[in-house]
Amino acid sequence: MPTSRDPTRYEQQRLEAIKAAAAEFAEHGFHGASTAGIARRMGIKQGSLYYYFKSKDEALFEVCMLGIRDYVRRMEVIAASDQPFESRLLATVTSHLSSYREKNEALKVYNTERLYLSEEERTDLKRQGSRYRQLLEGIFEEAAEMGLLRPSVDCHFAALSVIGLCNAWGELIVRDPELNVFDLVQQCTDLLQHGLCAGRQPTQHRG
Amino acid sequence: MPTSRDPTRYEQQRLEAIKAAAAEFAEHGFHGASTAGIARRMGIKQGSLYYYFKSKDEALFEVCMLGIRDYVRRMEVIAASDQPFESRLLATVTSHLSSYREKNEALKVYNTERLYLSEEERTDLKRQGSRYRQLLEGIFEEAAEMGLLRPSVDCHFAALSVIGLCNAWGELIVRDPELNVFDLVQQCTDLLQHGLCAGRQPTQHRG
Amino acid sequence: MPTSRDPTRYEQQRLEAIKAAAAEFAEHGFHGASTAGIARRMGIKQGSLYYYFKSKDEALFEVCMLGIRDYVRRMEVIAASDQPFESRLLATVTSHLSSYREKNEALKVYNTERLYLSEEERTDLKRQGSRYRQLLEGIFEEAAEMGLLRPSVDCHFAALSVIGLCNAWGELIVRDPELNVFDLVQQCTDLLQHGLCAGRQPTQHRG
Amino acid sequence: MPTSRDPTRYEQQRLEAIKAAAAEFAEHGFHGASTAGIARRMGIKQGSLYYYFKSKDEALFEVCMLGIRDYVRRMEVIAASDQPFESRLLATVTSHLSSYREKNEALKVYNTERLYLSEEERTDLKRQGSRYRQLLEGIFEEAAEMGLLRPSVDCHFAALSVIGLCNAWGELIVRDPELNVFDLVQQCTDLLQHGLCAGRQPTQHRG
DNA sequence: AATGAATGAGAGTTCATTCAT
DNA sequence: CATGAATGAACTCTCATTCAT
Repeated sequence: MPTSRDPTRYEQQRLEAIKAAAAEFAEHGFHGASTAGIARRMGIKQGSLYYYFKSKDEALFEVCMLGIRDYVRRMEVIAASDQPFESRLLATVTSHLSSYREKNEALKVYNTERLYLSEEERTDLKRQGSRYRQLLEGIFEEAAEMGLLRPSVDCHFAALSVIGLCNAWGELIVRDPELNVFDLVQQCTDLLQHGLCAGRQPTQHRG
Repeated sequence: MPTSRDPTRYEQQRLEAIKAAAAEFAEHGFHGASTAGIARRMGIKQGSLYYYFKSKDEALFEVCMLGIRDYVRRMEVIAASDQPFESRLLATVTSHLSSYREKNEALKVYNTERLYLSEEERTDLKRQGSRYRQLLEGIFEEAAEMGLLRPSVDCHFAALSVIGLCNAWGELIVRDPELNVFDLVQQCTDLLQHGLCAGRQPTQHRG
Repeated sequence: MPTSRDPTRYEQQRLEAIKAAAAEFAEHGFHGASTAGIARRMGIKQGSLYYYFKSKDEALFEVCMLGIRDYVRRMEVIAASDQPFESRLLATVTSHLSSYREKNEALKVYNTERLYLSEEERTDLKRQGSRYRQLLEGIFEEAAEMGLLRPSVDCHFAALSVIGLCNAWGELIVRDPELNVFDLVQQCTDLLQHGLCAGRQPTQHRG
Repeated sequence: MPTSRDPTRYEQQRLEAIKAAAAEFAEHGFHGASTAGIARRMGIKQGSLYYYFKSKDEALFEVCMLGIRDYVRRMEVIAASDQPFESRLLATVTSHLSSYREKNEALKVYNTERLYLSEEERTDLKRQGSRYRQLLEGIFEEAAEMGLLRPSVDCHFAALSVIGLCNAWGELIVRDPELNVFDLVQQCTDLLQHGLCAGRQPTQHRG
């Protein structure tokens, strides 16, 4: 039983175009990428791309949208769930890192190329990005209230750090298809929760 | 009466050119940047740039070099010192983050644009980047042998995570001149050492 | 059950297409106009236009034809009539100027865009245009023989001037829908007959 | 003794470019013309054009400016002079028609292609065009007050008719290099002053 | 009778690069 | 040292046209 509305052929092809653009932008950067390259990946001629995009800029915008759409949606689900904090952190990291594997390179493109969009397109996206960070920040604030975080931890800093760490690993995931995302999720979550050092004294002078 | 054996002025101007290129590349990306823009920042004309660079590619290479040269050198110093582990971690983070403030965006350019260099130029740089990572990894390995790290921590993962986290914050530092780097250093180091969560490390079975 | 021998509907639609093309060409010029624009005016899709035209060039040709066909035909009637000279001049101007209102810009397109047609298409049209001028010239020659024109008047010059003046006003008529064509006809005819100046014609040495 | 400031080489070449553009636009219309064609006329390569123009649009604007600049200036002189009316009319027609010979095709381009300019560029030009018409209208009003015009003549209509008639002949002058402009000036002026018909009765019913 | 999809040629434009001066 | 002038290749984008359905 298919979903309520089958995508038209046009919609299907347009999605292909967006994915091809994502790959091309990820490889060469927005300005270094050529519409010819995108078309080649799709197996159509360059001019035909413009049947699906009004401009290269629009292509970038659509790629960025593809990159964060479900990404934000998943965070909504995680934030709304009543799981314990540590599960939600794990879920967040899992969602974030596995997005890099699943979404072609759209998320990477969102991260590195969105600043080349026009003002208005960017604000449209920024709303989504901010929402993600706020949801994550909210999770930390809840945890802080429950005394689950170390007192020195700032929630804003924490959220940005989680995002930053995941994006850094995401870049590596995209570049290296051998990387085991599952292991990485464990390690990142572990790092975020407990840090690298043994013991518990924050500023321990030795010798 | 200037003579050919006074390279100072040329070297000075060349450094200006590299910094101008760094700024231009940081703002528009390598492919989005124009040699005209670089020249404008220097107050010279487009064609005159070629007195300092053989090509735009070379400019990128020099920017990247500027970006990591002292950056690696400082890590050499840190690694060679006999300070305790935690001081060295602090020194590493300090060096990394403050580089983003001091180096005119060159480090950012190194991170995001170096992949557009030719194969050989890249290997030249990669040596330096790898060296940095190895030194850092070495520090972690020493610490691990001394039992300073939690046993679940993988040193390779740790080194890449430190670099990734610092780069992520570095991007923010470059974009937002108001950010207090000193505070950030404290917070990052704290996070890396002890993580976000309070209390009972669950996987602490030592000896 | 429609049969191939009922061309009416097709002919109707084709006429619509020609008028749409006329409007598009008048607004953007031949080269600036797009087949998409023509189709949009008709409410059909771009590709469907080719059911009515073999090419954009053919469309231009048809528009030009529409523009001058009855225009010439009316002049034939005027020239053949036995009205006095001044009535014929009035009729000519009336026909010319009101064509601009009635013919959906086709006459304007004929005037300004016909030079973009191929050699052979143009000669086809030129016959009609020349015929118009010759008929008008003939009217003047008749009048000259009857001593109705000032002796200094050259009939070829007169015909071209009438056409030129009417075309100039025609452009304004097309652009400004408020212009009162009836008044304009009076004024133009008056100008052509008696000029602008009062009194004693200086070169009036007759007989 | 050269004028106070010799044009630089750049200014010279830019003027050449404008003239080449005028010729190209006159022949193919703005949209039908190609920058390659303009460059070819100048003997430079297509891309080099952009050293002199920011865009094809700017080229059109400059051509139009060239077309009317002195054209308006000359009318200022004529309007300011204290010659009798008939001399000024003659001067106007002379200036107008000879402009078509002298100015390459810039004036023709101004007439037929200016509507493809952007809104703001057009208003800039419109000021000049309106000024021309107003000056001419002023000449007619003066003449009317002195009783030199037939009472039925409307000065606004008269000015537009003079302009329209001259433009119509201008087109022919541009297209046909054999046309004798001097003769034409006489004929046009004569027509405008006294009309085509002998006698002086405006609405004379015969028979 | 009409359309969706694609094409390919050509357009305007940008830009790294060169070089005589 | 530096520039003005030019180049040519690449790029994005447009559009008349075709054709299976």
